Amino acid sequence: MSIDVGAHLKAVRLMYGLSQRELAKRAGVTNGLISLIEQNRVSPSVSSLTKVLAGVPMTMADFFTLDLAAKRPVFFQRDELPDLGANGVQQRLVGSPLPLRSMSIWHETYAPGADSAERVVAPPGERGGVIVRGRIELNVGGETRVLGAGDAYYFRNSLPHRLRNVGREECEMVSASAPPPNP
Amino acid sequence: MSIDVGAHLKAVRLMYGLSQRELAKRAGVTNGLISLIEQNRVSPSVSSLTKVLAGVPMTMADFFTLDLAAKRPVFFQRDELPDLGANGVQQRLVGSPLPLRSMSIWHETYAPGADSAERVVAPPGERGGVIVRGRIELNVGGETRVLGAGDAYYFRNSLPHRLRNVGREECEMVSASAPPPNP
DNA sequence: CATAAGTGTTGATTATATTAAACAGCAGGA
DNA sequence: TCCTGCTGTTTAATATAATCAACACTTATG
Repeated sequence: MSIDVGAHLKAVRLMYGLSQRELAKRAGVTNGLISLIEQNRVSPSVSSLTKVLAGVPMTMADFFTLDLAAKRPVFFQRDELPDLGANGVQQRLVGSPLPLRSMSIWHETYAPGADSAERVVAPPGERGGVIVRGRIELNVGGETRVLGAGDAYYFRNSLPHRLRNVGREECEMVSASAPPPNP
Repeated sequence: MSIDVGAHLKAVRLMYGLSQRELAKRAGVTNGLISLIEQNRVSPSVSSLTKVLAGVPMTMADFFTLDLAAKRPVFFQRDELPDLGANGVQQRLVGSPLPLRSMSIWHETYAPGADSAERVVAPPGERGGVIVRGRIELNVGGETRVLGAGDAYYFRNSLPHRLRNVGREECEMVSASAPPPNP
């Protein structure tokens, strides 16, 4: 039995917080093609899928090795969590990156000086979290606060927001994001 | 810089001693298509290439990881082994760093307090090893044991697992992991 | 309410993969 | 020599992938 190329591509794309048009632009294909592939209405050529994956980026080998159909485990240990962060932000996704999850939970670690400004995963929805260790500066919709261990936040993802570790120590937090109540 | 699909297909086909027509018949495609693919005059669709490979048989994942199977050395000196470890774990891979290999063998050294860092996407398969020196705490699927020199372990890679050196001395082990046996 | 920018989807057109069938070549045998 | 059966290749017809441009929808802004 062959893998579900469409579901895989969608999962991979959402893992990286990309829209169809963003990915299409990076990959040098049209957004319509990505839509059709994700719906399994076409079977892309190897060259096309290679181009598309290069926009993520991901190799064909990794793409076909990913096993999304595997039974989802219940318990997750720290080092099994995939790190999707960048720029000094370690951003570990709790659980497998299936698109059908009702929410995403993250275990994040911000190095001193780390800044989320560039790479915020911002699909429409809401987002909240609790600071576990260290301090972090959070700006939401123009309002800025510095939060410490035990503090928390919750806001709509559509608001412009930015997380910065302005201290000298790492900041660790657990956050979650969910799509709007009625999909 | 994608892999050479045509050359790969031809190599795989000849490895199994199949003619283009034999493979085509098994795969349910025409011999002409295989000829064109092998000459890189077309870029097959994912569905077509999947069908073709099913005639070998071979999975897409294996096909696209076949890349570095070129000239593989036989002997390795200690300092040649690439260290892929982190967090106090020295994890030296025996042999070339990528498939197509039937298994991976590791020479690992856990510093006191070291904690294993599993790969993000753990391929399905099995894993085992033998402790050579020191002691290590192994947790597999919620069950924890402390293993010493001469002890060993073996488990399915899909189970959550974690290795920690909870002692005061280094722990050295040799381990191996392999994909599930082909049907 | 109107506008703009964002999302994913879709129909018609164009480009390309795939088929079906014929081709040229090579080997061994009557 | 002409078979018979195999190899891989090629051409024209057809099926399908990929594009382009528009659509409907949501969210934010004036």
